[in-house]
Amino acid sequence: MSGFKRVTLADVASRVGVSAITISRALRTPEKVSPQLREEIARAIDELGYVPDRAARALASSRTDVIGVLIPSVTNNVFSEVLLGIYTAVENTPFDIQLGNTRYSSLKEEDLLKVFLSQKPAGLIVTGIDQSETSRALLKNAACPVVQIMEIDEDPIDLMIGFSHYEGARTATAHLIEQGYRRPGFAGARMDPRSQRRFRGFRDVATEAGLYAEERVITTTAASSVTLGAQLFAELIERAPDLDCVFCNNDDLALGVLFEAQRRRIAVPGQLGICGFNDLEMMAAAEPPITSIRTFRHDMGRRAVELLVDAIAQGRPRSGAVVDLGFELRKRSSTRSR
Amino acid sequence: MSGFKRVTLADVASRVGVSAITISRALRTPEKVSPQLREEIARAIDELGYVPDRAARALASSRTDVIGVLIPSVTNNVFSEVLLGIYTAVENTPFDIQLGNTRYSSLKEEDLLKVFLSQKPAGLIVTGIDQSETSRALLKNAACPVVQIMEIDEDPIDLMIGFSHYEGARTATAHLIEQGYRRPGFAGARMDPRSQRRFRGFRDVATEAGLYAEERVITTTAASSVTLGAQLFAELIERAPDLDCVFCNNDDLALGVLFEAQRRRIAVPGQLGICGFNDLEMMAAAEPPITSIRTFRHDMGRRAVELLVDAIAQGRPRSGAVVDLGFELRKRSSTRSR
DNA sequence: CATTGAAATGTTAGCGCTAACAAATGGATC
DNA sequence: GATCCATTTGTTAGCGCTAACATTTCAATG
Repeated sequence: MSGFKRVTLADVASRVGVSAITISRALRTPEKVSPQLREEIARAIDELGYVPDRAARALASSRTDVIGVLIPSVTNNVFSEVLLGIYTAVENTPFDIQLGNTRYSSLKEEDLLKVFLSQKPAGLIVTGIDQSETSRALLKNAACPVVQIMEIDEDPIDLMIGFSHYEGARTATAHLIEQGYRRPGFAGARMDPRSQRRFRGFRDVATEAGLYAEERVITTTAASSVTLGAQLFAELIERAPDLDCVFCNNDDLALGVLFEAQRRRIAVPGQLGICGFNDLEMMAAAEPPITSIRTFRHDMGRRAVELLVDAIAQGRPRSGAVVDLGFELRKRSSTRSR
Repeated sequence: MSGFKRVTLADVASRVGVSAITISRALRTPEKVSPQLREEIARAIDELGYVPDRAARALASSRTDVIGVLIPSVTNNVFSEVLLGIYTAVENTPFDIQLGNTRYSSLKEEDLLKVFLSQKPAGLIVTGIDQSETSRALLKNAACPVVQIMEIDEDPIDLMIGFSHYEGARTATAHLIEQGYRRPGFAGARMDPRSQRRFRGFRDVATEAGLYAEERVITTTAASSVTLGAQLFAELIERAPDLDCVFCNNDDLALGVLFEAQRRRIAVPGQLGICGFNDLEMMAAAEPPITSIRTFRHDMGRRAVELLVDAIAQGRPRSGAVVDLGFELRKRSSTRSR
């Protein structure tokens, strides 16, 4: 039952009584086909149930309608929301998404990039600004537009959309200090480059205020989780019992810190202030609700695709456009309000 | 700089001094090429940096190395963990994943299926057992193996791997009743077919124990979230103040219930027992840790791919194999232990 | 009414690979 | 050493589409 003969362009063409290329044009550049023919072709395509063969198209035109996306993790909520934005935006375009999971490894990223590039993608979305030299060169020379997402700096490969993790962390830390906390701590997991920039934001503001202390910093390369947040806080509070607030690398950790504080009967926000990063949905629902730095992940995915689609349409590679989506401090009850 | 001439099979062939088909064979069926030649070819491929052109391969062989995956949501943790399993398993195979997001719509599923099928995938992974008649027919006639994941029943389209949501819910509800709770409630969001089967498991066990009451059931079609869990519980407890435990459709809701209970100074597990479903990582870290039904999502993704790859290798379609991964009740402090 | 040129449609070739069949090679066997 | 057969390698054609160039059509113009 599976042997339905494929309906080809030629089938549609002979049905309409024109040549195959005309059908091809009606599909790709309809303005070059007369309106009445266009309509007739549309009808024939419908009746025959013709679906273009992407492989043949790709081979003939040496282009594809694939947008390659490289993200470090599929399970991290942050990236899955970006991904949702990407899928949403792609929905009404002819493009398809090809996802690659780099697992936070720039070697794996390089490999995936080579595979992706060999498929001649229409565009590429890559995460962050810390590509290896090789990857960067590959991307610079890519025959398609490239968007870097999640971060911004002054040296985009091509397009860029994101926000400053450093400034986000500065804002969070400044908030803690403004609220009267004087012995700020930092908890960080999966210290990838973005996390490290957040740490630097924390460190710089704390240092400027004369409140930085290394014993109040705990980090690990392990993957972030709520459980890990609880563990890190347990270690941190043993080591630095005078700690009066924690800025967490991300919301999972922050939630873990909250739970561990509750277990230890440490009052939040009275004895301990907690601030997360990303403002996942659950932060507002927690008890107490947790202060966090909101980032615009869905928008980032959506607009990354829009940037790409525009660039592809205009055939204008290497534009250097940088979009700063910013962030927002969401003050909630896990930090004191003076 | 982007105009590197593509390295083709022919280039490798002339370098080695054989014909193109031999290189092709060395790549796809190495056992049919003599060992020394194989080695020589491998070296040449390496030196020239040859990467096969998938489009050309697909066109010539009318097959692809793409495994299509249809899931209802990319942001739901449950599916993203399945996805991770899938990506992990696919890593050391020649296959690629093409992801489709059905957004819980069987119409969208049908559309995606048609698109996927027209690309002649090597295999398909679809979520659940509630495909539309059309989709089911398409899948039955598909020229490739198909795995249904997340659920099990006696009528697989081809392969199937999952567990019984109904039985999971029964186990959870029985646990609540065993622990002495007598006025069990149910909170459910996004009442998709799987959620409905969970509800039925709850209802049946509660009814059998003579403890079912409709006013203690609250459901919504809205997407599940922690915030929603808190809201649903708030409504539920107003409506049925005598409620003494809640079985939640999933862990997001359960966490929301816990937070809302804390806000209302309702003691967990003393005054209120809470049980979730899926056992996301955070359940064990919560304060108190939340009882849940553990499901094996990563394994499910991984083994779904393995089933598929085996079926593809054996060219044996429609096997009817059903794998029950089961589930496990994780008793924690959010439910009384007698 | 011949000329022009833009718009609409067609012809030819080939993208890079593999299916299907063909041929060569090299032992084992009588 | 002729015969057979399995193993290894090659030849030819074509998958379905589009690039590049060619041709036709037809309205506008002097």
